[in-house]
Amino acid sequence: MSIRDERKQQSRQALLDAALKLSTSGRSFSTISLREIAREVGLVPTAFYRHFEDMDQLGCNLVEQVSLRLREVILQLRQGYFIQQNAKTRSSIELFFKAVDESPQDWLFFIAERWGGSLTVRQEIANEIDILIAGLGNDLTESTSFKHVESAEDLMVISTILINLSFTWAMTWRNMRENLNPPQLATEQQQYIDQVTVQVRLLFRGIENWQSAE
Amino acid sequence: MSIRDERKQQSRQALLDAALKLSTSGRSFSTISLREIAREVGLVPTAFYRHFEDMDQLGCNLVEQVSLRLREVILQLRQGYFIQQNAKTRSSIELFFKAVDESPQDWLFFIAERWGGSLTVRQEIANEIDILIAGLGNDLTESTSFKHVESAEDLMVISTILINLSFTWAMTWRNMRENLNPPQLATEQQQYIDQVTVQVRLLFRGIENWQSAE
DNA sequence: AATTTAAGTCAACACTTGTACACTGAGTTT
DNA sequence: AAACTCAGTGTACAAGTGTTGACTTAAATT
Repeated sequence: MSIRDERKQQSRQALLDAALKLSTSGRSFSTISLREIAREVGLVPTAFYRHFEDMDQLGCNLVEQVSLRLREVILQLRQGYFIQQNAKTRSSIELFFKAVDESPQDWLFFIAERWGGSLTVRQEIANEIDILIAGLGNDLTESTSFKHVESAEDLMVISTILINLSFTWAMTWRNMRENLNPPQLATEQQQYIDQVTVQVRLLFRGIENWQSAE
Repeated sequence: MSIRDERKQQSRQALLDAALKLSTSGRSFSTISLREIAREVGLVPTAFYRHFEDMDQLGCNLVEQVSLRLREVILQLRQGYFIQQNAKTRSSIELFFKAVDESPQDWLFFIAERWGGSLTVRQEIANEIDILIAGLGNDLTESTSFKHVESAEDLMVISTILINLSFTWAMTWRNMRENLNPPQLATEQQQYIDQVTVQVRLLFRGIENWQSAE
């Protein structure tokens, strides 16, 4: 890549990063302005247009990038879970929250903008969620634990539940950090992990006793 | 109530209605302006301050009002479900979506702003959701179907799952209406009702085979 | 070495925004 | 009937917004 292209790429990435940062610091993507982003990066507002047509396009590209990272993280979580023979629900959930804490902006942005202000961003996220669900659903069909479930559709249903609930978990998890002070935080977090563990166990108890097409 | 108080109340309500309308027509609450709301109502911008300190306070009052209506609707749904002896999952879900279609703005606003831009609004909604969960949880403890579940906490967990999932259902349901044209819509809706029915049945299958404190 | 390309700059525009302040006039109280 | 209240009006301002067009200047191409 030429010098010029490389620098352009850097600026572009800086804009995306700034947009992600600003739209996860208490406000939402649709409330931040083109000028704010440029300011954050140290560019003049009009330079924005050298990289994106408008904020909406920036938003879509951002979703794309964030999605890619989330997909990677979720893939690792899935593999971590299905590889170990004695799959332990609780430790997997702990890993999940650890992943959320490692790149909270990705999760916050993705989940908040799912029902957020920009239509195109919403659609982009909806597509990505379908892919996430399909991916997890595929894992489930290949897992030995669910061989008794004949219908692949029924496993997709579980996948749908898990993915959707996981978004609520992630958001609730992050909100705890915002509203509580350190001493309380740790114990509340443990309690929440317990609670989510029960949620998942209950769900799996449902599948164990499931018979398709009832 | 005096004539003046009555008129003031009308204007106030008009502002709240306008805010709800504007913040559920493709944009979010934090992107609409004080002036827009006043314009929609037919008032001069400065008249806004006769009723609310700022947009944030308007938002909180709006959450309060919307919550009250949602609570009422959900209460009816709960009663409808637990009253009939042969509780039918599918018809209850149909009733749920009917409720969503009858006052979509309430649902859209409540769910979208759950992770939306305004901190105070978010907190207000979080409180309200706790109440909704507690309410449904209470119903579950009183229902004969779940007498075998000893721990009340475990029933709260189910309630948490149901309430959280219901928000996803409502949003997905409304999005279908936005993205599909009538011929497709009806069949897709039926499919989605089927899918949600499976989700709920799976969940209940989990509770049936549940034993607390395992 | 001369020419072209294009990321970033600069100044300027037409708007919209929240809010302050003084004012009006119908409804209320005295 | 006089005095008061206060929802709604009108004007005004400083600040922020998206977008325009013409410019510089380093890198790439010829």
